[in-house]
Amino acid sequence: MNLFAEIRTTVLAALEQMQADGALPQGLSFDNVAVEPPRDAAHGDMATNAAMVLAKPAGRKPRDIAEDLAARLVADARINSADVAGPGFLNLRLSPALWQSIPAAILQDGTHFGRSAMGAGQRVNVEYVSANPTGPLHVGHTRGAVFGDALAGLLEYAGFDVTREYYINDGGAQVDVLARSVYLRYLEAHGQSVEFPDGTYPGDYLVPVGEALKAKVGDAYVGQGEEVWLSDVRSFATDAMMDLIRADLAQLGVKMDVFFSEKSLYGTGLIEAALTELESRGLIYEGVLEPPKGKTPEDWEPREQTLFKSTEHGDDVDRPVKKSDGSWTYFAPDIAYHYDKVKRGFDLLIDVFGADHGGYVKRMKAAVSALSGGSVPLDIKLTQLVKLYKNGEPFKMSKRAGNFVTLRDVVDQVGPDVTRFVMLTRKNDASLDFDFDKVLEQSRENPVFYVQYAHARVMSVLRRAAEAGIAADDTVLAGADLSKLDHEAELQVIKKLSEWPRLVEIAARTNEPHRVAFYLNELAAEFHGLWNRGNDIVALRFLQDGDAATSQSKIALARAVSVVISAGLGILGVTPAQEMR
RNA sequence: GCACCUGUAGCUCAGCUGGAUAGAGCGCUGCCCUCCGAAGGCAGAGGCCAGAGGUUCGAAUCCUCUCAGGUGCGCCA
Repeated sequence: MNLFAEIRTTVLAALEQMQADGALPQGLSFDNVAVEPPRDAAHGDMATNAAMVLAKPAGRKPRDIAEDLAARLVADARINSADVAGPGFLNLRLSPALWQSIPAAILQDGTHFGRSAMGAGQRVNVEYVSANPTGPLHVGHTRGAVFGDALAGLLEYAGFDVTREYYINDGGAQVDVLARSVYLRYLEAHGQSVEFPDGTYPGDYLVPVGEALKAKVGDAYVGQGEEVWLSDVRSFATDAMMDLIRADLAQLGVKMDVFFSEKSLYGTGLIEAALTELESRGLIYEGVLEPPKGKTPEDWEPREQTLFKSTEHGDDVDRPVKKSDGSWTYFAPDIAYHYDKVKRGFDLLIDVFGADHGGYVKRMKAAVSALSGGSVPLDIKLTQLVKLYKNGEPFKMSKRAGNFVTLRDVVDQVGPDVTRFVMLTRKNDASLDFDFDKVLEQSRENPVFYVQYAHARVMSVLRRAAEAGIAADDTVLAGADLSKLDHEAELQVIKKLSEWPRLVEIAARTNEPHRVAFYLNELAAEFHGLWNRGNDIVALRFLQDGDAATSQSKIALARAVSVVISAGLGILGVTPAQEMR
């Protein structure tokens, strides 16, 4: 139940009526007609810009259209008044009865209140994390994981059919490096003293992998050359790393639907097929790239390579798909992978990358645009850097990995719920300060606490209602006499609740789950405000001594707040608190 | 040199396919517990939305340029 959408429908109907009466010309587009909450609550409950956006095409003055429209809208029982203001805004005030129906609707729908049909069952593939299988996840991955997972949850809530996917980069040279590093740990497990040269992974997390390899193959690879062990150790090590990564993700509560292996693309003709597809569109050629200006690599020399004409699809320069020696660049399997996603029939693709992959956005979009003939949109969201602090000082140390802070370092200290919520208190393209102390602070300044506190307060009210013998399950509350909720402070909370379905659609349309986190903070603020008004005005307390009926109507409102908070936290993957301790 | 991101109150940040007098927290000033959890709330002060042009009924939002910070730039992934 999206009240704003309903009123917009009413406004559109009135506009069509005006057309029928000749007050507006035929053939107008109402696409830009919006019904929104006004910036200033003093202006009313909702505002529409209809008169202003239609004035020019209709050839009438905006205020005249607004007056006309107002006269028709007030005939609707749900609309108490419609006032023309400013350049042609129409400010609507809705009947209290309409507002009072909102908590009941929420209690009936539960956390489904706010679900939207806008996705219309379209299939969306959200690819996120996709960290190289060479070590544990670090903080940067953590933000990407949280963001991608919340986005996936948001889109599901908005009616999309979502697939959560992880692309395993197990086909490139970095897994050879991994294999050699594990081999060194394997030798170490056999009592040899080893050194880790530059370009290998010295982190402690490979120690158990080396031991596991020893347990599996004994001393079969000791003293042998790479040709004997590299291939086997590579897959052994990659499997071990993916187990590690899956465990890291599980700690955060992230569960992928699909793990897609880059290696699985090789030798199956998929890469060739993708390139053939591009070639058939005339987008593959042999050529020599210009050196990048201003920062030419030391060893630059012109070389002929097989190139993808990505400039035809919005990129700045064409991109190599084959190296000068004829082998694939990393980009080639990426193209094939996205080709596979297109062929799997997704209506929409979303990639979540770290900020350091910003340079690949245009070429990936170009590839998908070319491969799908422009029919499958690809949105790429970049998550910016996370700066860690502890006691106000930059924090860099890691126990496990040596040179970076891992997901586990973070989750072990603050827990998955706090990690997730805090990572969503910035929009994805702004960098994020994460202070280990502040995120655990129990104060207004900490949005995690503040939202959880509001939820816990509602739970406390329900417990006290039970102690007082007041029936307060959702069915009873939904049937309570909500016309008792007539105080301005109560209506204000209801109005914030009514924005939830609208917010879900905005957040889903823009692929911006952080909006959910900010909304929850605002809703919590409204609720805490009402709660404290109860200090001064006894009639605003949720529990009214000796008056079960009135108590139930008040509790219905509180419960509705907790339902929406639960729904919002559910999207973000955070568990609502039952009590604060 | 080029591309992408960022620039909004003293600080940290929101700001809805462009809408009315640009919002919140912290900090500052003054208030509110005999009362459902004060771990909270109310009120006040505080703005050249980096700068300059442009588009239009209307711009923090769209376009162009400039400045500042970050990230990246063939034969690594």
